[in-house]
Amino acid sequence: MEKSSRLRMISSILGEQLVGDQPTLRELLLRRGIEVSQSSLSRDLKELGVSRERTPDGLFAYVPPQEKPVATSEEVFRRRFQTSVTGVRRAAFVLLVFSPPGEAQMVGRLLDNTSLPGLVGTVAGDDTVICIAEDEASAGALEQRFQALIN
Amino acid sequence: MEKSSRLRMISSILGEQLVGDQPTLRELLLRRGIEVSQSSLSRDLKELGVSRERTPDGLFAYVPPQEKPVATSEEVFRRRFQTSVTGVRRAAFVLLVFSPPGEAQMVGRLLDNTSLPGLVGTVAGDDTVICIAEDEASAGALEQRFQALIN
DNA sequence: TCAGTTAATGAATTAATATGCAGTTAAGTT
DNA sequence: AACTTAACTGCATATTAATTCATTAACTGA
Repeated sequence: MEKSSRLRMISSILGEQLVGDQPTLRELLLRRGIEVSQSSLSRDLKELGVSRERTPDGLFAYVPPQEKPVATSEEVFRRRFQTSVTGVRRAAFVLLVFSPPGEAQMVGRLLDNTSLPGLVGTVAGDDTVICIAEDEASAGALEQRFQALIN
Repeated sequence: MEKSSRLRMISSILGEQLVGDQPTLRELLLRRGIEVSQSSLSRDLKELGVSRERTPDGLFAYVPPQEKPVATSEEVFRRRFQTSVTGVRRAAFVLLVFSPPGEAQMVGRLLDNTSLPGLVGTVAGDDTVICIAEDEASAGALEQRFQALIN
């Protein structure tokens, strides 16, 4: 059993129903044919960045990181990014970041001001920002990060 | 020591710094002259509806409950507005809406697309949007509404 | 006054979660 | 092959959190 598919399944389950503890989650995975120890579950949830939030009745529910406010500047970046970036494409060490018309300038400024590892500089038009990365690896990492933010 | 003031203090502490477990929180309360057992802390956190969220590095942080994003179009408007508008001023039936450099075009589009009562049209520069209202009363109402969103 | 009620609490216990560590596997290297 | 290296895992255990239980104090109505 692949770890990656287990992680996907965990995300899927948590998206469907409220799960409040790891033994329960373990049981749900078992029913889907995935056997895993509690220790691995703990590590999986950490890797997925899953939080344990309160339901209105005081119970817990594991929640994948999507609408999870932690009030850091990282959070501000994420919100702005998700508000104004509609897509990303890459060609070698160059990224194209797309936004609604008129917002690219703001996105460019956002990317410039957030010190992103491997990002050399940007040029923004009306609805597209061209990002130059240090090398193809950096560009790939940035692309992945952006893509994750968009989804 | 009143329970209510302890709850207030807990909220206050969690709003100021990242706290990841109850023993730590207990210590922080002690430094402020509040002595309480772990069992009471557990109950307090439940009563406050506090969640245990992941920080970007995988650690935990207790987070008091707050407004959830409900993703209505009104909500999107408000978020964008609050993200990109820094101030408003009025001269008769004309409003000046200020934003960080480069974002005014987006703000103008935002104001145009949201059907705002009494708003006739806008012209956007780099960091300022000029809004023409139907009359002085409409302008006043819009100004008030914008001001409320900013604060 | 006094039995009954409620809320609040901490010690002890139980439950849940995280982690040190050793074993396994897979992929690459010499 | 023999050796590294890194990722992944479960077991055992440590750490952290929730709950049970007994106690206390403050109130209530008979």
